[in-house]
Amino acid sequence: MKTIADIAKIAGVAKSTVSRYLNGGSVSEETKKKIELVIEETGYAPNAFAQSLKAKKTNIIGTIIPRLDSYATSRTLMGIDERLRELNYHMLVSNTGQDLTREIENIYTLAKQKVAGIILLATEVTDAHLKAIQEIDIPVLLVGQQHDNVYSLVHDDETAGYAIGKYIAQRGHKKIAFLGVGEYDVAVGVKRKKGFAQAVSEHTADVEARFFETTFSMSDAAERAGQLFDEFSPSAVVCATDNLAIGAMKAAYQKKLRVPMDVSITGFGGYEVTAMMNPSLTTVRIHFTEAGHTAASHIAKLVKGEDVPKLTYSRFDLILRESVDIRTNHLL
Amino acid sequence: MKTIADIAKIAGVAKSTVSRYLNGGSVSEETKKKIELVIEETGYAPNAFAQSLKAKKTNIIGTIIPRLDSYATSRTLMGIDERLRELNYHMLVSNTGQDLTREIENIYTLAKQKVAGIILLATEVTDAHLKAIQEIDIPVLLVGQQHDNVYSLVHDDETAGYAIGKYIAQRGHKKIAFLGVGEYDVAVGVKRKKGFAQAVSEHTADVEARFFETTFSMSDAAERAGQLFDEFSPSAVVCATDNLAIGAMKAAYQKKLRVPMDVSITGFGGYEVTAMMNPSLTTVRIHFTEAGHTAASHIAKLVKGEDVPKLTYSRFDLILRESVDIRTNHLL
DNA sequence: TTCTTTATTGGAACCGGTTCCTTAATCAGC
DNA sequence: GCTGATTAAGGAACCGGTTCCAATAAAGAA
Repeated sequence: MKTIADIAKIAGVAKSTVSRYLNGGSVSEETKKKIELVIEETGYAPNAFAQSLKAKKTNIIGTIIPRLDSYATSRTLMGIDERLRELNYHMLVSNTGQDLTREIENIYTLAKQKVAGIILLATEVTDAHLKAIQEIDIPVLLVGQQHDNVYSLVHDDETAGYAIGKYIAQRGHKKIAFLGVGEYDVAVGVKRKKGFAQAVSEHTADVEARFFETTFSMSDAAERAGQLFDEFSPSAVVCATDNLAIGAMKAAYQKKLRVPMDVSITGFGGYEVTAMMNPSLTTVRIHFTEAGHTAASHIAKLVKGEDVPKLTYSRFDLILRESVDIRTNHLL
Repeated sequence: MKTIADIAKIAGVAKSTVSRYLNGGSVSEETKKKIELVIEETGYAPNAFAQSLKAKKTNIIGTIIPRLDSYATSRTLMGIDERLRELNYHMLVSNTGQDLTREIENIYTLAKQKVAGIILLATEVTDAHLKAIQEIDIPVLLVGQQHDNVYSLVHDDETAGYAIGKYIAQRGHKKIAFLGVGEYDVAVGVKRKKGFAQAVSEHTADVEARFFETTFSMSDAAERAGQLFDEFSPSAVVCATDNLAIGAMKAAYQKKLRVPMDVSITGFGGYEVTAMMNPSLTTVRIHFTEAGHTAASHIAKLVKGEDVPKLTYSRFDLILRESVDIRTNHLL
């Protein structure tokens, strides 16, 4: 592979002149022609590392994600990647396998790699996170979680949870199960539940809400939902993710419960597959790709030293489909 | 941020000694202690670029993928990332949005970034690909596609297609529809179809197979499947991906066709959600994560100059579930 | 015609590491 | 006590770019 020195020698000029040519300094038309020709012929491409060494930064944005096999993550990454490409950055992905220690480790490793900025799709923000973020001298953007000391982009899970809770309560459901995940994931495990709880609590009258917990896995959700139908026999099950809802629908099917006649089910996320379910699933659509775009734009600005809002909310909307039925009192 | 020179000065030794300490050269116990202390205090971490500049390579493996919102891709990436981490590499992801030009571009860009190796999840291998792969002087591993001149890891789509075709034919189906995608994706669009076609052709007797085409999108698949039911009214629909099968099931539901009593449906991929469908979907499971592991191991070996088989097949197996029924002649 | 000014260009230093070479010091063997 | 081997450490060169500074030449001003 050719270096800038080779090009310079072949073109009969100095390294600095070639560098100037490449970076738009003052070079005569004549020399420009010569250098252009040589570069054309040799297919020369500057070594990005040598450049970064001097510039002390790269055009790589690191993203740290808890898992790759998640609709939310891959959609968000798509958005990030798309926008980043437009802005002439590359995306380096670090998967942590939902391991908190590795999340911290990765922050330091990315810093060592001298990435220009870091987008952190965290599940939780601990003191160790804050310490790491402070120590490395690199802009960090939090996506999906929020902390006052860090630039954050959140999905407003609480309001969304409230919206779906309100919707279900307004349809006359009195016995509502909430199928969620552990509180280690603040956005999904805490915020969504909290918003939902708030909504149903406003219908104090005679609504009974019960909270159940499972993992992010569909099959675990199916199993838990199966038990839940026996224990509680709710008229509606509000699930904290679409995958859980898919599991719940499976369980209902196995218990010979008809959706939505016997039990209404809702999801959370807006995965494409929810439209294909039978019946199609009422859910909250979160605009992950759009959020990814925003995240990329924000981190790019931060890298350039420009300012962005400390906290940004992404959009969501309710998608009303077939899996929810109206319940009037006399039917109960 | 401190440099090695700072550390050396503080510890009262030469840069080279610190470097030797870090890389396990001969350093006296006494100096080791001194340097260790200083590094501890300052939180010094070597600049990865300066290291790469000298070493002329990085510990980053670039992966080029057509799309992120695909089960196959994200599973494969998971596998790659997991194994790569064990081997002390990082994964740089470049998404091409199914744009062939960008696939080529990305090969060059990654080369400029001096990644140690490239894993290419291509949809097709053109001359431009081969040219790019040759020009950059970096090991490349093809995943999901195969070419004689490039190290390849393939999913043996043809054999798998044959297996599912055989299975359906043996269950007595006589009118079989194959719902596939365009031939621009060689593995999915060509190989799977070819294997299937071979299998049914061996049941020359009275099997009628018809081939239909759609995109990778579930909703497009649902629409196409809807038409197909009207045009052809098959007793079985073999789909080239699980997403297409999900679309087909939706279409069947809308047409009031019962699965599998009226029509059998099969998928391809083994996505988790197929187990949750009602009825659950018979499909071919491809071991994407495992393939990712293998891909990572192979590229690491290639980077180190070790040899690996030019062509490796990943495993697959048939998962027999509820969506396929036996057809005996008198029922038709 | 001579002095400035301006446009190009070359040379050298630097970014932060690694590595080769040399020297100094310690130690064993005779 | 002297010689050769071995270990520890420093110094300098190098990786492949960028950038600052000085030098030269050409052009414009006086």
